[in-house]
Amino acid sequence: MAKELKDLTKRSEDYSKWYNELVVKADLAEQSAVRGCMVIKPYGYAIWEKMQQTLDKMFKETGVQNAYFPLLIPKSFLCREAEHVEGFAKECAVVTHYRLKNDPNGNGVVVDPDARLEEELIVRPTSETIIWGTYKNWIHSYRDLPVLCNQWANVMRWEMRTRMFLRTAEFLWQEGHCAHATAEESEARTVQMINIYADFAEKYMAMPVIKGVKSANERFAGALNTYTIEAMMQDGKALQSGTSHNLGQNFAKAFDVTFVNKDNKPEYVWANSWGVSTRLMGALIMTHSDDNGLVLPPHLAPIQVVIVPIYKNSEQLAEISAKVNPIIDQLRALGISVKYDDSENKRPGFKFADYELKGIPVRLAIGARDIENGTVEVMRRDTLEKHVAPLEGIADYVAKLLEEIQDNIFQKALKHRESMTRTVETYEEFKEEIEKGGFILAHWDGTTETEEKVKEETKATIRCIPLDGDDTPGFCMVTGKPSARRVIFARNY
RNA sequence: CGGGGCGUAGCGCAGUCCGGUUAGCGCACCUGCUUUGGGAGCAGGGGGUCGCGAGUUCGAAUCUCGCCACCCCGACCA
Repeated sequence: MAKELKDLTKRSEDYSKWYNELVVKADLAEQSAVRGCMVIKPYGYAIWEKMQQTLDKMFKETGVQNAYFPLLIPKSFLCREAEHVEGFAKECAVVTHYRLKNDPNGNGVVVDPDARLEEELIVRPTSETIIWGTYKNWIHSYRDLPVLCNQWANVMRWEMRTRMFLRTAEFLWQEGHCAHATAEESEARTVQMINIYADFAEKYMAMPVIKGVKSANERFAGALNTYTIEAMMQDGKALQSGTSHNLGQNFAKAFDVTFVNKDNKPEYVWANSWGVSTRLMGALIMTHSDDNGLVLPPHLAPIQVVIVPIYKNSEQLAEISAKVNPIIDQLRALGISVKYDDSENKRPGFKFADYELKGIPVRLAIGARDIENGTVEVMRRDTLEKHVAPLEGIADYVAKLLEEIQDNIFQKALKHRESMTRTVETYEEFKEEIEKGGFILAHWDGTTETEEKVKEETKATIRCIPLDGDDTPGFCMVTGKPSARRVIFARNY
């Protein structure tokens, strides 16, 4: 394949174009013929599966179980919780008919006007309503609590403008929905889940995140409180990467979900919900990738090591393969996923470039020269550094190198975030700094009006009120009123 | 829904202003030979209702009208 076709737009030139090209060229996904929807290709899906498996295990360790609820939600369900409708009812796909018929004019099929549904069904934008409608039947006594369910599903939000992985009309996610007997227990669960998301982001995705609370303005529709993890992309924009909502008793009241406590008194249950989506794929891509393509953290790479033989004829290939096969076994014994690419229809140079584009963390190249010297060429994707290592003990060496890469890309992303995070005192200073991108730490008086004003004038929003870090009080940069602590402002995806 | 673009081979484009042989280029694809330690070279080959519909004309990718689609910038959002 010609170089110019594979070459990506430089990140610094047009970040948006670079991102789109990367998603397509790294074989992760492509635009579908269906408006606003995306086809996730096998390689992209393999990464998503790794994420799923890891998260699923983390959830189950806390007692959560998987379940599945319907795709279609009766319209009346969505209206039960007032704020929830306000937040979600607008951009939904609606099922109005249940039958097609042959077009009398011979133009294929048309919707049968006689098959109109009495009550329209909504393609779920999120499942709180259908789930709480169901939980009503599951919960009667304090002995039935807690209910800890998660579902892996697709949801649909009819977004005006879409971007692959970051905002698509249909997306894949997990949504956990828990019911508890007390406010304290529910709050603890809400916090526990945001901590799991933060751990996952940092330890597996190698993506540093800031844990915090959303302002009233940015809060989930129908929640008392929303916890979030916020990451910074390479262009300095923020990406909300996971949320956990304390729903209080709002949904229990809307769907009349009560239980009888030990004193035989009825009480509404306490709810929370939490989710992450295929948006994490976008976050992964934008956090680590470079001008040569994707950079995958070893902990999530479907293929961690690729081995490329360099040979002139089949005898040489046989000789190389004989050396390589035991190494593959050793690597697999260490739990490392390996691909040996001895395909003959592509040349080594092509393979090198292609696996770099796909973000494979480590590449081993082995040719006649190495066979003679008992060596192998090792290339690490994060730094693109190449060096020659002895074949002896290569499996342990690679295992160590993978951990080093995992750590290195995390540190690199952390340094980037820190270098793009500034503290400002005045609104004038803020307006100037926000133009340069990144996170701005500033004092805020806690009112929606101030937040709206800042958003309108600068396009920046409060990403979160951080849980950790500097919590010294001060005075709002806009109004001068007292501020409990600095919050993070940024422009976001 | 507002503002701006674009539609010609699988992908990226030229040609359109100023109508005129058989619609062209790069990449990809197919065949053959030589290559193979960083995206191979040469030779040959296949592939098109020029977004759709109507009109003007001897003649339309090109001009006119209508429709459709997609992209970018806003509003909406994970």
